[in-house]
Amino acid sequence: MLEHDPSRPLYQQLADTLLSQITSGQIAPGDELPSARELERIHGVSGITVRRALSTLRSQGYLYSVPRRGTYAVSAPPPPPAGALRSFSAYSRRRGMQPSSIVLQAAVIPAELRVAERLVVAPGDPVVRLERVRLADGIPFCLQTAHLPHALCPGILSHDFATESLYTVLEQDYGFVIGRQTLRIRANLAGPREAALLDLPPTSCILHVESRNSLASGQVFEFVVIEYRADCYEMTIGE
Amino acid sequence: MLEHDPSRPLYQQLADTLLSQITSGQIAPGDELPSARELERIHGVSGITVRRALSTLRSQGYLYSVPRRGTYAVSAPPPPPAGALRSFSAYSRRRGMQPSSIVLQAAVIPAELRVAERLVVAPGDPVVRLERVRLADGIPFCLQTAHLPHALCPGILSHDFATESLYTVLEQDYGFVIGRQTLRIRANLAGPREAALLDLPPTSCILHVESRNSLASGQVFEFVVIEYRADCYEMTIGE
DNA sequence: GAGTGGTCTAGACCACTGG
DNA sequence: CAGTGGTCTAGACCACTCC
Repeated sequence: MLEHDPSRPLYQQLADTLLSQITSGQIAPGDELPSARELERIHGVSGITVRRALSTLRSQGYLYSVPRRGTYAVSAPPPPPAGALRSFSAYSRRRGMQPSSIVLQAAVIPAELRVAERLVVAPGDPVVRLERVRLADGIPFCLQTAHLPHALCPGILSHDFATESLYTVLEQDYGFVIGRQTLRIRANLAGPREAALLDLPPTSCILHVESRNSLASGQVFEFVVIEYRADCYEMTIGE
Repeated sequence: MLEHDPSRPLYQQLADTLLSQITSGQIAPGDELPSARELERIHGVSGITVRRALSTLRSQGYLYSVPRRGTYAVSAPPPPPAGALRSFSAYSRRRGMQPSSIVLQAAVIPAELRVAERLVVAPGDPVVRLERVRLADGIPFCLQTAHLPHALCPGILSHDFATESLYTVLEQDYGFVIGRQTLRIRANLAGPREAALLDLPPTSCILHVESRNSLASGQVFEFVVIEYRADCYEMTIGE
């Protein structure tokens, strides 16, 4: 029976409960879950709440449902979301290079329209803007601009992101559990600012990536734009 | 007022209606939508149906909601999701463009080393190589080179891929069930051959995508290289 | 105080599966 | 025929914004 903790929606609490039963092995891979009506009874919530929790876990790949048959835990839970974008630090270390950063801006500013839309906050809401040139073995590699709702990570700018990893801080200090990301990818010619910051000759190519990143709960926590030097980066997705 | 067409759920019909209002400009970018309760009244459906439709469009990036304020159309709607895995034909039709193709090569050839590795066949094994310029409304859009193990699709070259969709043939005639894909993405400057085929000026950018595609069973069935004109393509991953 | 999005309840019908 | 997932309704409360 779930307590009604007003701080978090019931359907999220139920999704968490079910997910922990799956990851702990209490519900084994391939197992059939209790029916929706049983879950209502077991947890003392209404049908729509159960369905919303199941729908969340389905969209994250932990469950699948067969109409008129039942709902099952998948046999192979999905891998954690893709690598290269997650942590630049981890990416470069895996290639045997030393990561470093130059912080161009680290500030709390009012959200401009485009950012507010992507972060699902109101325009003008306080947003952390963190703009960094990322280097590998001292060579400029990409220009990365992250935006996070300040309400989700108050006081985060007390960290020094020239040396610390944003994701490490978010996971360790703020308890974030990273979920899905949605990418938009383009190829651009480098503008003068990017060319200067990335130490590129004119008419160079840039791999332009925008990513909207969500927590496991579905809450959008970051909108980040990355401009990669095309001559030293290749993105891998899937695997 | 929506008819109750039993063939499709109400919330999908409502989402379609709203989406068409957005893409047609009837609801302009940045506009506020009618409130949830108004939408109930306008379309004669219940609140949960409205919310489900809005939730769908939100997760696809067409809308965002600010609690206690309202729901708004985003200022720049996202391109339709497109991964290389999806058929080019489907991609362009969804954008309201007429797809066509110029076949540069359609042949069974011995696998060269790089292709053999990706397809998990022995070098020299017979491989279908299908190289096409894909056009949307007559404008060159990308240069696509697909490789498939000939053993998986014997006789496939009897189809005319200037007009037919490779994926439609694979699914309908060979019973393929498409599974995962692994992508590698780069930004390149166009070489002289690509520039000529894609009708590009010199020093243009190319979005270079390699995709290794598997059946639901895990069997690798295709290795495809696509060179996109950067000025008319943007890739979306994740949804 | 009227209106908003977000959450939640208690119930209902449908088309279908499986014993 | 009992049970399932999928869909849908009519209503409710909350915390908050805008006027």
